[in-house]
Amino acid sequence: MTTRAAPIRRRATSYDVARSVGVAQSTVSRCFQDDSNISQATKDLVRDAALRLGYTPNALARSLITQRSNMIAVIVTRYTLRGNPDVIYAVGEALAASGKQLLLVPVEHDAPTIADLRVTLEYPLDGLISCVQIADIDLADIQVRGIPMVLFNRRSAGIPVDSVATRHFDAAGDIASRLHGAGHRRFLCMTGPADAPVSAARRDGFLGKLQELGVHDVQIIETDYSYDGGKAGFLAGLAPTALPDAVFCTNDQIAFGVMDAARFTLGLRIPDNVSVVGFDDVPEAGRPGYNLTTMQQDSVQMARLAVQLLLRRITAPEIAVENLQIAARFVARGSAQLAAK
Amino acid sequence: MTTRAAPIRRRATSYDVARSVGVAQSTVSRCFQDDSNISQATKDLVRDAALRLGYTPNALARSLITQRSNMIAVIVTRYTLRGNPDVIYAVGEALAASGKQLLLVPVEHDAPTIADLRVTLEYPLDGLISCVQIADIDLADIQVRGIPMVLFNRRSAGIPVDSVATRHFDAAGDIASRLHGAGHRRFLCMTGPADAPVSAARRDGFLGKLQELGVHDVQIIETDYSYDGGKAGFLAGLAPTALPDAVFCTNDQIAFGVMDAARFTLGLRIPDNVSVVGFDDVPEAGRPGYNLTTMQQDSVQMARLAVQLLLRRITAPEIAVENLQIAARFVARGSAQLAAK
DNA sequence: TTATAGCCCGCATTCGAATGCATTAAAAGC
DNA sequence: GCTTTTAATGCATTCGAATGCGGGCTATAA
Repeated sequence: MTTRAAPIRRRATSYDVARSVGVAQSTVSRCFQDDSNISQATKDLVRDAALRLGYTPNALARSLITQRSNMIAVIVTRYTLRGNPDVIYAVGEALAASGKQLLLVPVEHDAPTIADLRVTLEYPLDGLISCVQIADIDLADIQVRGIPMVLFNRRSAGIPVDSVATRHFDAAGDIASRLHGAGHRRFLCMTGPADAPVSAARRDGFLGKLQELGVHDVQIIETDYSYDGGKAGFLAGLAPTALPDAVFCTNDQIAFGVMDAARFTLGLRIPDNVSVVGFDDVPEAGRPGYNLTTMQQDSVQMARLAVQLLLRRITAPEIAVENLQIAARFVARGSAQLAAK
Repeated sequence: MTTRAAPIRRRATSYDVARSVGVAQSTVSRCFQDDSNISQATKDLVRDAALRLGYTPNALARSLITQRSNMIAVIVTRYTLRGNPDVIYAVGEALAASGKQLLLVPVEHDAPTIADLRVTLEYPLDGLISCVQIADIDLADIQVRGIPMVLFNRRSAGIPVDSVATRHFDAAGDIASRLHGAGHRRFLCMTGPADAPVSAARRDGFLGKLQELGVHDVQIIETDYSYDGGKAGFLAGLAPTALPDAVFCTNDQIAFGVMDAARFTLGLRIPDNVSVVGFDDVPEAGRPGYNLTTMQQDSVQMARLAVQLLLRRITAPEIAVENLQIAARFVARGSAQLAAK
């Protein structure tokens, strides 16, 4: 006896089901809704037939009439996925719990134009979460379309949009204070691309606090926010005359690159010869190989909050805009000298 | 002068545009298709009006009539995202290049039931890529619905489905040969969960080859496919009497955990006291902190192939099923003694 | 001038499900 | 037993765009 693949059948519609049990299409429709007036008897009958015919309501047709697609677009870059894979998972989980689908929109750079999103915006989205920077003019465009939106880890100065973000500026300032307090005076700041707002906020917070403390000449090296970038940038850009006391990296990946360059290429010891501090507290940071002193941002929690904000705005479009600011937590490990010298 | 938010307007439809220029709705529709017979004059007129009214074709309505949603579901677990974030990005990129949207479906375990996918399957998907295991009966169900499908890094024994997968079995056997050839005799195999088919294939390939070579008693420790799992599993499960010569881990994350446990907790030296080999060649493997000897699977390339297979099947449903087997490449680094003793 | 072809465009229908309103049947009230 | 209320179902329309077919208009040929 050979098993033969079942033939592909045309997808059954509510009409097919209706015909097969001798009721109206509207009756079938009502059997798949929770609150409708349907006798248990016909409900059983219809659902039974539906099962037999392999009928499933067509989400697209439903969306068309209900004006609700149940789709949430999430805009990310390659680095969002690499740096915070758990964020995407957490967002997906939270959305699924509310019956929403996650439309993942990968964009090349952390500042897409509206053209990059054109195809996606042709769908009547229920909402949108952006993990990348969007220009104010495009934010306005999206808002005019009536699409509820939440910004993740960034906010807009000009346009009122809900957002959830770490207190990058304050947290980076805190790092500056601690390093300065420990006696460090020659600083190096390793940043991501200048147009990446998260990195920029962290850099500005760090430099701002140092200014306050009277330190004005801080070397800055711009990288691409990656391990390789951090490593190469550190080796190439390092002023050969004077090694810095302390290096602040705007994310952990850069810090790992710097640490490996310092230890394995230059033969330095950390934190004896140089202190390194990162930002994010990704899992690797806590492992013995790096043992990185860093700032912890609870991105999974932030992801849940973002979804929560979005769902709230979908159901209540008129409520006041909220810009949640999440404090980061300093995690002292072994990569930086922090006791006063 | 205060800037005031533009009011939310109802989304313009093709009828709105038609009315505003005095043509029929069908004409508007044709102006947004490539091959239709429309004079350049009216096309310009209509597109101009569309721009003015903020009209965009409604992808949902279009899908309903064209029977093509342009949506591809990609099913992943938390570990897919963590271990291969670039895969998802590459898939998204390849799909976007073909005008498809990526519907990300996160599932809890690497063996979801059809019920976990119910909501997603209500959409008339153009196709589906599964990075998780799906039971044959459910695969059949999906095929009956006529949804083109590709399995990523796994295949089905019973159901003919396109797939792209690493030659896990052969590659793991290769590792076994090399370790055995170098004189190792006491082996430990650290695996992921038993129901994760990728891990199982790698384990079986490893054990199978050792059997051939006359090694029958290989210790096996099952973990959850993570760094922490590898570390804890190694420390807890290790036979206290005899340290293994060589440890094969079914992925790099486990290997990192094992290495850190061995070096930092047990004070062992790698590869002098014990050899460790991983699988995947994630970026961290090549960094000096681990310098892990491993098997490289080019998952980005595989992702592109998966999309290619899927698109091909969408346009030509009748062609023969293809099970692409991608050879892995052995990457000798410093975590394993490989010269014959 | 008339026949003929070709190009544009409009009309009407279609995709599949949801829903207001009308209708029928059953239950309750007197 | 007849009216009134209530519950269950059907009818018809709607969401927004795509498309086959037919008609009108222009251009070319006879």
